[in-house]
Amino acid sequence: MKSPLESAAARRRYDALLQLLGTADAIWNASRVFFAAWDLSPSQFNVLNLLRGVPGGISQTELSRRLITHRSNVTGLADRLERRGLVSRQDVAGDRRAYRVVLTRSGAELLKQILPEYHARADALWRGLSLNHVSRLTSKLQALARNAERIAMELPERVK
Amino acid sequence: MKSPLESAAARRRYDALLQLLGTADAIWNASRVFFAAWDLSPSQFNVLNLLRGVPGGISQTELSRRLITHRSNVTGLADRLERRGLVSRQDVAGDRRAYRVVLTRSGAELLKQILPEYHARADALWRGLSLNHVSRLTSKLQALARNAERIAMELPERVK
DNA sequence: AACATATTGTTGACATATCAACAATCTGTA
DNA sequence: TACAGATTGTTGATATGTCAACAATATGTT
Repeated sequence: MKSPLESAAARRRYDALLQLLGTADAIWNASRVFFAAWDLSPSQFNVLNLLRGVPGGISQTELSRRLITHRSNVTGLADRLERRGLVSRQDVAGDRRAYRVVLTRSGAELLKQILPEYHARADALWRGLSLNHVSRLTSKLQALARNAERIAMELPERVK
Repeated sequence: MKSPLESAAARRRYDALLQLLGTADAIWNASRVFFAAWDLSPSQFNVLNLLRGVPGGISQTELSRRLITHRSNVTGLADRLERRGLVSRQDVAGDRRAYRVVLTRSGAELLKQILPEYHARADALWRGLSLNHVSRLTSKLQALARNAERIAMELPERVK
């Protein structure tokens, strides 16, 4: 049985966990509202933003790695962006399996409209927090992410 | 045009934003792996956990408020949990529109199996961080969530 | 060359999420 | 009572995400 003090600490940590998930959710939702002005989802914006300034484009597998999502997910994402003419798929010289997803001129222009606004909002998010605050927050978040990944890796040993 | 120093600060803040979203994602994914051992999704667990110790149950609209999701989402969530016998829907005396979603005995027993393990993992997440760290993290996250909500509220004024 | 193995992108099944629209029902007020 | 307006849960369309399985293609080894 835990001492009262220990369970109070556990409760504080649990509240912090919920706050972390809730904050990320609030930010993601705010970005969804923001990008809706251009009929984009946050994920679609992320794709366009990754392709910015990469004339040769990026393969779908590499995109899935950077977006931390499954390859199969990128298929539909690229499909919808291609249908709107914001990206195109180009064949890869030495590999007939792969495409490179490339930003079209139209996609680049859309990005150019969005980015200044986007960066202004991303900056406004930090109102009231100093750069030192930001640094300390980042390093704690890194520690948490490491812990989470370690815990996830440990799990398969006990599953069922 | 921004000074180099200002843009370096902006970059630090942007990195912190990506780290925040990435950390939340890592935690969510770890929890997905964890709950998969019981064939539950994180959202399904959240429903069960909200219902724990509430004999009268909770209406779907109230559930959607606490889960911060749309009402229509709760329909399917409750459907699937009901199909597995983990929750049941009970009529509300004075209101023929509403149900109350209630944890069944079977659902309560499942929760009882999961919770100790879950809390142990949730606690392990904070390894390396003191309680003071946790507190400071929480208050920064609260400030960020407030900013995000403010920004989201401001947006409709400029959409399109 | 031949063969095992790995990789690429796609598909299908499903869960989760959004939103708009709907019928049924409740509530407050004229 | 009657009726306007709000609320409840559901449905359908769509996007995003997971996973497993697949054909096509590369790659490395014998």
